Amino acid sequence: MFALVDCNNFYVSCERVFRPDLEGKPVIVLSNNDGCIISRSEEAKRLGLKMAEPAFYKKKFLKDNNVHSFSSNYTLYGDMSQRMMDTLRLFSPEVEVYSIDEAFMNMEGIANLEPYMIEVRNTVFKHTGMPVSIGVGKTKSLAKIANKIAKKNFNYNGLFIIENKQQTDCILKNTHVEKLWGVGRQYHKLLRKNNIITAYDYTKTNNQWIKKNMSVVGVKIKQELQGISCMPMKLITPDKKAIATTRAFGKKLTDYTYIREAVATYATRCSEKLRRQYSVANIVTVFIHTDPFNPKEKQYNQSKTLTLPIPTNSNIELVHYSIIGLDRIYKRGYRYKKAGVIVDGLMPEQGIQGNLFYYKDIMMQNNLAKTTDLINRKHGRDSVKLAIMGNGDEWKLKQEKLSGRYTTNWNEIISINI
DNA sequence: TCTGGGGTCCTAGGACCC
DNA sequence: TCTGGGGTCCTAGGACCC
Repeated sequence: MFALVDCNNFYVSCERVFRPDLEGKPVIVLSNNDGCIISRSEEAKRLGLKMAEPAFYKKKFLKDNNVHSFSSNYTLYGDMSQRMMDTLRLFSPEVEVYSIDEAFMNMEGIANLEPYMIEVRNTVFKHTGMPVSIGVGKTKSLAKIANKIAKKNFNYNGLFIIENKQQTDCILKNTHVEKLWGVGRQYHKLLRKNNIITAYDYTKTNNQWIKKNMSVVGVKIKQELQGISCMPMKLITPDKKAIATTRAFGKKLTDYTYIREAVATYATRCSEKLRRQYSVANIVTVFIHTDPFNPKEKQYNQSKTLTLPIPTNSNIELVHYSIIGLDRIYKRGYRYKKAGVIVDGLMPEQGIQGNLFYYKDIMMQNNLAKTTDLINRKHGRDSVKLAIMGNGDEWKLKQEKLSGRYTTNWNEIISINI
């Protein structure tokens, strides 16, 4: 049996741990730049606030209904996530961290699942203050469905176990295909057109048809729904194959200098992420674009991909080539809204193939980057950085409602007045 | 004024090999 | 009149996930 443990309204729940006064009140968390609503408390959902809705559409509504909003605080959420996952590992030797707020657990060998899972739920709450829902089933896909049932029906107390075949069929008949894990908008459209409405209908659909229209992924989904497990636990997190740092600016930019600052900063972040997993990149892509939501404005959207002479994770190299890319695509006269740097062709840093005609001293650059990493870890991000990154005053994210990094920064640790 | 960010997997088709 | 067979590797694009 597989269990899927999923934190309810994860970002909002993280914020509430440190703001217990907000319990029972409508709370939302906003995307970067305080743009869209990306997490909602139950109370906020009941008010009719939608996922991914732009917050500025609802400014007055939020105020009138006393909705408390936060900027997203990924430092806090990442740390809370880790605490949750550490707790889950006390209950099963096989835990797969599926996303920041979700994990699969292999429950093989547990005789009495119900009391055991209740204990999991209670312990996570005791250790972290986070409420979770748990779904259990014979396969990951069934555990996913069970989890949704647990979450939707409050009288189940956050736990639902799909026990047998008969119960499975009944649930599949009451589950619409678009709710299935692996069925998105396009597949939903296709299935509806072919009169496949419920998950049960889907399990009765011909394998050849599924394979032809939805690839082997679709066939696997069908088998999983029938209780045949074909998505094994992924116990080690594989190295990333691509890494991106892309952001909308706090305000629109026209000036090349500021865009260059942002691109240099994003390239630096990519190099930091590369070094964290001991990888080097072979290819770097830079893109910039104007505001696609404003049709009245002149639009421009361009990217440039460069192959590096030698795979690297040096900030100096990546910034250098990112800016070469930027220079090829930047055009004056547009109001830019967003830029990004993507590194690709990743490989382990031990395995770099040298280049006879490339003269720069790679070792020296690597040592330099590792040293600045140490300094920055100790004294804070960007204590030592390249001057070309600027200070970000013109383009930094809008984060007007940012909470503290309560669990990762001594200066922001919570204080209690008695 | 204001609309997120970061990934994975699969397939078809082209280029190439012997 | 007639022109093989069997592969691999890479990439772009489309689907999906949170």
